[in-house]
Amino acid sequence: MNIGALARETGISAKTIRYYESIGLTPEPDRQPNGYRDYGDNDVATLKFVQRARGLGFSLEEVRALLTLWRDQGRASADVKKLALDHIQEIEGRIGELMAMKRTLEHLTERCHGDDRPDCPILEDLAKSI
Amino acid sequence: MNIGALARETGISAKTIRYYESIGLTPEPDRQPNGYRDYGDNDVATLKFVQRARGLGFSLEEVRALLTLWRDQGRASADVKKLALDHIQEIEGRIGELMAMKRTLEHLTERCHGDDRPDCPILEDLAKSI
DNA sequence: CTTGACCTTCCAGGGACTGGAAAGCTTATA
DNA sequence: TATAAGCTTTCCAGTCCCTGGAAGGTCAAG
Repeated sequence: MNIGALARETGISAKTIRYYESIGLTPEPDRQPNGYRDYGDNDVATLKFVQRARGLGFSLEEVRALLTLWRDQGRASADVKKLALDHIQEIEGRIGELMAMKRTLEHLTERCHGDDRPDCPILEDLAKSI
Repeated sequence: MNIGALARETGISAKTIRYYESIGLTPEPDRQPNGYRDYGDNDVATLKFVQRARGLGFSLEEVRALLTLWRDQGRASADVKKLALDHIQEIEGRIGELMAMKRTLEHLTERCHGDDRPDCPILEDLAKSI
């Protein structure tokens, strides 16, 4: 399987696949006699695993840790759970920040006429020296 | 006012202040005879404006646009409001993504024992080939 | 034999900083 | 007066996660 076929199979670009290999996230594949990378079903599975973990917002370093746990038959599920719970915490933090931003912006936009006059509570608020 | 004093005054690091100048976000300040940057109250106000806009999640390019509108006495408040409303939309989108991740992770972690046994629905889900 | 679609490597950029090196300036202290 | 501490200057590199592009090698079809 060439890298293009793997890319089509997984929906991850060939560029990204090579990038993951370059940082040691995914193993170096075999090479065909012409030097082309040669992938198999294992590689499809690994890449899809990475893709799903990324989709849940894990960083590449966290994905690396998850991959290691996945491959370790003797892992403790507690280790996986800890990673996931920590990640949930982080996500909650980010949601909280975004909600606060949203609330402030909503208050400001409600008070802004939004016409062709220059006075604008949004700019005033950004400029105010509290 | 040296850059260090400005940094203390605004809570923005000297590094970041120089960076903002380097990308043309903030104007080049005067220089003292010894070559040190020389800032005044205007610069404090501009930097605090930038800081607040960043705190609301605006990108540096959006901050640049907001600064331009702020300085333009003949601006239309509609232009500011549009920027803010677009930004709210973006924030809502990001919140939605994060909530979806969080929900999935919560379902998975609930089903994971989190002990020293290896079986783990989190890894199983990441690995499943759906 | 050429065309087009692959593949290879390497280098660079983006967004928003942050760290560090090497050098110059200023102020306080020994 | 020497020196050390604490500023400042510039520039280069790294972070994170790719993505784009250049320059070249390979392969199948027409």
